[in-house]
Amino acid sequence: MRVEREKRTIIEPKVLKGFRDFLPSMEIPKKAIVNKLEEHFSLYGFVPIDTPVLEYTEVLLGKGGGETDKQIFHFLDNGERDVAMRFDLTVPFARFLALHQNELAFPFKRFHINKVWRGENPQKGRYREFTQCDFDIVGADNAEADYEILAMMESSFQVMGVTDFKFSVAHRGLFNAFLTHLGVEEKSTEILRIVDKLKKIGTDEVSALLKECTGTKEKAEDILSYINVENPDEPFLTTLERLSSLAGGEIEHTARMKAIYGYLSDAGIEDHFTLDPSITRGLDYYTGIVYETFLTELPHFGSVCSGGRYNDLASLYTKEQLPGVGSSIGLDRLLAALEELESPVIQRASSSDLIILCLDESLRSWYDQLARRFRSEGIRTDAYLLNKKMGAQFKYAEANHIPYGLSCGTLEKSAGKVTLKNLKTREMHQMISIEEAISIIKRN
RNA sequence: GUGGAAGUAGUUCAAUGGUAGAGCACCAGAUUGUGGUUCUGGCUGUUGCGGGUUCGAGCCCCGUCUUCCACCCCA
Repeated sequence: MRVEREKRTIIEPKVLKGFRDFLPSMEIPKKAIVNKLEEHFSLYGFVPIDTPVLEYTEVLLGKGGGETDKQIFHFLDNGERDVAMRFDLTVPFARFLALHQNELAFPFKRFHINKVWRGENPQKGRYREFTQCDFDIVGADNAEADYEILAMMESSFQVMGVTDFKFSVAHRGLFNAFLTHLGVEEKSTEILRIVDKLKKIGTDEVSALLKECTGTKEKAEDILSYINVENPDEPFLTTLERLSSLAGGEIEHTARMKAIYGYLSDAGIEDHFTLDPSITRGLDYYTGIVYETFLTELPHFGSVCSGGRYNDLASLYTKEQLPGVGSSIGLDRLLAALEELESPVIQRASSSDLIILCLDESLRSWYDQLARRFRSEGIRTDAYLLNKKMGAQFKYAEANHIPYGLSCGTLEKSAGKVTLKNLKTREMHQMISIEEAISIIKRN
């Protein structure tokens, strides 16, 4: 038997580049965050949907192709169909809308939390397989819908326990109006990409690239003056007025942004939002407001939550016009950032709230009854399964970050009491009632 | 996909081309109706993988994989 085992070839237990295993220390906080977000989205009346991992390649790539840009995983399936793995949740959602619009009530508000795949070169916070948390509103092209998405972004970060973040907001439509006013609208895609690099390569580099792109120094400077906020503390509405006049007194988009900002102010959350005209978003389907989210202490990680308004995304698949606005949280990037920040969101992850220690093997049945009682109170309770020394049991509890231990023997059983120990402070609550123990655990 | 840097025990790091080591962690034992100290013993490595040069390679050379960084793009 043993000889046979040693002879057998061992397959190297490797995983693909950019793909990862999740150990409990990461999967527990990830699951906890997902659960909180799902509950939170539901509070706003959003409903969950799901779509297939695989789609026809033509469905995901749209008309323009651009396969190399999207770095999509695609292949022929066993029936020779040209298939691809979804690289985001928005494009499959557009397909979903076109297919099911008769079965949906609009405005349709959905959320979708699942994995997506991109064949990019991985880096820290950038993976080939990662989870997106999308939430979108379709069928409402107004400031109220735009605001609701922004408000949900803000409250979602609060719910996740993330504190140091900033939302950078801009308006693609307003920027396009400005470019038209300048007479360079045919170069807009290229200009957007250059502008997007401002924070990374600096003003001088961007200026040089813009000059090259537009052909004149004046236009490059005009664009720079539009995107470059000299005064970072300039009030939102002042910046907006400035952009509006630069765009030739544009009215429609300015009014929309004003209305959105009004709602943010009324809700008292406007401080989290900055009007940053250098935010453009590379994706060309955006038509209105766009936004990115940066963690104050780790701006180089990139955006952890981005999105915007797209008023004709579904037009690839249907003649019906379905205006949408939405946002997507990059959960894996966010978790990587929180890990680097040694955030309590990750470090506090525990497998359970209470462990029932085994002092006396003959009391197993009673331990089980205690466990059932605590579980019925919604307390995650782990009954230690082995008959080991206390030291080993405490080590197990510590490794799993379990805050409380119940250490009970025949004394407690005959008295109808329990002894609860705070495993961190090592404080003992001896001979207390089960109800007292429950309230102590719940208080924490 | 292109360019650059790095890969040694679970982890942090050593080792002039000459027997691969240390701390922490881990496991076992002693003591204990209760683990942070102490003591004793122990384990962990095909030096990422595959070739080459050499009497001899963790070290030099080539390839490959992975990670990290930049480009690109983005969550």
